[in-house]
Amino acid sequence: MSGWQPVRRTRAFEDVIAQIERRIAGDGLRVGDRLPGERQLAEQLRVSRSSVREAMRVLETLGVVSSQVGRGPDAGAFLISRPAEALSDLLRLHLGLSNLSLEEVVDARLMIEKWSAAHAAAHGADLSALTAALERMEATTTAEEFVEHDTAFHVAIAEASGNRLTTAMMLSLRDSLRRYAVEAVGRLGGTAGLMDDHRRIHRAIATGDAAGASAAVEDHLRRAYPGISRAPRAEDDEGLEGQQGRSDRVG
Amino acid sequence: MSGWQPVRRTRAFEDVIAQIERRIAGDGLRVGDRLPGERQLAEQLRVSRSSVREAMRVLETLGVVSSQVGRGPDAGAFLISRPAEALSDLLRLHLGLSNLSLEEVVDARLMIEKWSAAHAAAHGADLSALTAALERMEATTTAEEFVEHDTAFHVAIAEASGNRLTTAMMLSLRDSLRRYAVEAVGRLGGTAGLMDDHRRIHRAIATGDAAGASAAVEDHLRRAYPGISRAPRAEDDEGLEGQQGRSDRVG
DNA sequence: ACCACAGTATGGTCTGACCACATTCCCCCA
DNA sequence: TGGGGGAATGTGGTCAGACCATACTGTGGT
Repeated sequence: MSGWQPVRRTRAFEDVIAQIERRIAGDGLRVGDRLPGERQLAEQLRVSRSSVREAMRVLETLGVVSSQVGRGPDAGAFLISRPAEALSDLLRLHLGLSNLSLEEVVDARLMIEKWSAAHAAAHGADLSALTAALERMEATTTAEEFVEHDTAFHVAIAEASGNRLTTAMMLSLRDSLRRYAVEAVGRLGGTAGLMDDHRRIHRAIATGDAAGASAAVEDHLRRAYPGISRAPRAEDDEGLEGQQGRSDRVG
Repeated sequence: MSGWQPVRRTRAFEDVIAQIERRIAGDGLRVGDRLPGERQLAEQLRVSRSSVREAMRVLETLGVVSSQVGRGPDAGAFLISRPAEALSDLLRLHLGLSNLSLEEVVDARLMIEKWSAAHAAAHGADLSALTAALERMEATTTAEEFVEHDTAFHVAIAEASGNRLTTAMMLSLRDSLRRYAVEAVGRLGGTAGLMDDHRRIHRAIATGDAAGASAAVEDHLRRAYPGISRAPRAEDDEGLEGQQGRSDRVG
């Protein structure tokens, strides 16, 4: 793994990607539009179908293309926009490689969820989805069920922030941590405390209290994932910041 | 037997990815380790080399594998960890598709850079890279050159925050906005104001003033990208109440 | 020692074939 | 006339095999 030279000549499939990208920018292709078939694309770009297919795999991985087999208006490759799925795959693999620690992921999620809650509170967006998720959450009995609606609650907050990019990031981060979420409910011995947290978050957002919403989300996540991260907090912290080391990481 | 479900039977290359992923998790493969050759992998997994190659393209796109041609210790496919490149590709394409607005990207970047600066200030990390970038920036003459060292400055902040995930996000966001950065320098008619911003950021981080660093970054980015986003109106949108308040206003 | 060249393993590319699937077409029968 | 059902078609998915470009490795000659 010593120094790789920057002399990499472009591979055929990279050329295909660049051409398609150019077409998106130039011809104004939009989500839902259809791309030429693999064989046709290969002929147009003077490459083999294999190279076209490799390019399609890349674009599919990046969440901008989806392919359907068969025939008819629904078959073929279409432009889509699914950044969240792509991000999830990315995070999952890098977590598996242990190149990103759980702490880093949880920290990033804390950052995004606090930001989302603050913005949601400030925008005064529609909170019906938020309220609905809260009510459903109260009616659950199993941890899995609770986590499901808990996710819906947090997703609703992210969407209320009005930023699709941070929403996608949040979705994928949460997805990466799902297996730890159920575990957290078990560790806490119940959902009572978490429900209180959620009501507090909801109240803060509903009243437009950005700082309160942000703080409530932080408290909530720190309850669910104890032992994470030292925040740059200032005086609003009692100083019991003595992060007693990483807690267990059940698998 | 009839367990095969609904619409999508797994494709061969997806199987290959899953196998490799399992190998990473199970056999404890690490960054720098080498994967079997494409032909060997194809034989092991009973699929064609094409399918293996499509899987490699996906893993390459996600920034976890890198392939080198030729022969010897440096040839073949290796596990790497380059989440930032993958994120950049992802953002670039989605921006091109107009499914993410410039405002959303700038907002996300604002969130991350403020967070990074606050954490860098709180951690008291090594600031030599930061200082060096600042000095080099002062010596530049062209906009392009300035932007280059400006990037180094902000990257140094992100790395000082100690979180590789947020650093990768910041890198890719910045990468997506590079073309707007040079333009911004021209619009401002010079780099004097930006330099002041940088010095203020540097000072805040060096003195451990998390709130000040966060505020300084916000002022800086709002100067560079005017007309973006309404912030949540709260004196505390990062959960950090100013240790010494937001001292100086922009000067 | 050194250099030149053949050997070889690697990814990159291409060709052409066949399969699975889903729609569309069209003929035959009721 | 209407409907049913099989054939035709077009799509991605997969495969096998070949060849190329590259870059190390080994060998032999100087």
